[in-house]
Amino acid sequence: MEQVTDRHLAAFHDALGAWFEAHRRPMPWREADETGVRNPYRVWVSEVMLQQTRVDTAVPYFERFMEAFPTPEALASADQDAVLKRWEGLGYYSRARNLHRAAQQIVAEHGGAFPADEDAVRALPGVGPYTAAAVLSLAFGQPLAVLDGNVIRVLARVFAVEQDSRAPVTRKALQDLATGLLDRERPARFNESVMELGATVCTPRSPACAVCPLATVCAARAGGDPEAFPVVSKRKPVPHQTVAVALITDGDGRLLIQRRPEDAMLGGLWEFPGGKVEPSETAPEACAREVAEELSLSVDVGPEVARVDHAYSHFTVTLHAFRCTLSPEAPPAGTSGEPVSASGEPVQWVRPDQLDDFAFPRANRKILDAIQAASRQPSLF
DNA sequence: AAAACGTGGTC
DNA sequence: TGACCAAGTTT
Repeated sequence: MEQVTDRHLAAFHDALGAWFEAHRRPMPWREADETGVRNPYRVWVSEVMLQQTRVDTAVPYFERFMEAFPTPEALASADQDAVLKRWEGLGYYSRARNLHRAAQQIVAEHGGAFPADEDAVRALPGVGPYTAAAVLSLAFGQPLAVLDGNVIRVLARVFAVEQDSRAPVTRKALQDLATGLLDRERPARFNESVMELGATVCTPRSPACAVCPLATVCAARAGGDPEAFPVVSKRKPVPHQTVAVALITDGDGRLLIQRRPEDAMLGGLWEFPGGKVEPSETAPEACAREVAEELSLSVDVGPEVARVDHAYSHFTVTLHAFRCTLSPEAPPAGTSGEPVSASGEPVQWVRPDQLDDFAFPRANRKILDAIQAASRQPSLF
């Protein structure tokens, strides 16, 4: 790895800074007030949304979120269901749950004002080293260098970092590099300019080196193969799972949904009952078994009305969705015939027109879309 | 340290 | 199309 030189400092502060001022993309959270100050709450919400998420994806979510929860107080006093509904489709839902809890912490411990102290910011749930540095530099002008995927890529290329960029020891070296390069007079411009360069010029594939303000100091470009950096270790192959889903209707055409535990994947979202198909059973068998185990409910499993493939971050699934009706026979011994969640989570019968009021995982939305597309009858149930 | 944690865009 | 990856954090 090369060392930081005055040429590097000049390139990152002057050439890159000038480039950024000419190419800075407007974003809603970048707007400042009359005194040129950004709202820390808005910056914070945007940074959490931007974790592992592209700007274009985050923008509409940000607008809708700020409309519903314009202040920490508004977010703190909202129901978690309302917060998750605004987050529906954005993924990594612990971000929304943590944001909600953090807002309550800001109200309880900081009088509703986003703290400007690094330790206090880091104490907020869902705020790690990146987000703390981002909010404190962008909204408060504090001299902290951010290290995100963009910065890693830019620095790994400029300094030809051969080590695995995902290894903690490499991350620390890159963080030190970023801190050493930081323009302490203009930390906000520095951080945003490196990230903006990484997002629009120094891209993972086909970087636009011809227009890059750092090209003159870039070791990877000098080496002829900038795409060789950053060096990343291979990830594990993802397993596949088969899941049976029960679309249970009652006599009034309502559907049964249940809320997922907060500490689980997709925690706090609503879904149709179901579960994993074991190797020893068929999908319809698994459907009936899961409903009996989870809800103490006896159902007749009807036709498969949708089949959905979905990719999560660490596994893939095929969902088999079956139309189910309550069994006319007597309910299982010791049960009332009303659904009761074995895990203690809320369960609810809902009319089809009420489904949009609940936050569902994408895979469950795909099931609904498949049914409606196939039947052309939204009132199928 | 390594795995868990969503979704959509891209080639 | 499957694999990679995106303004990361938590356990």
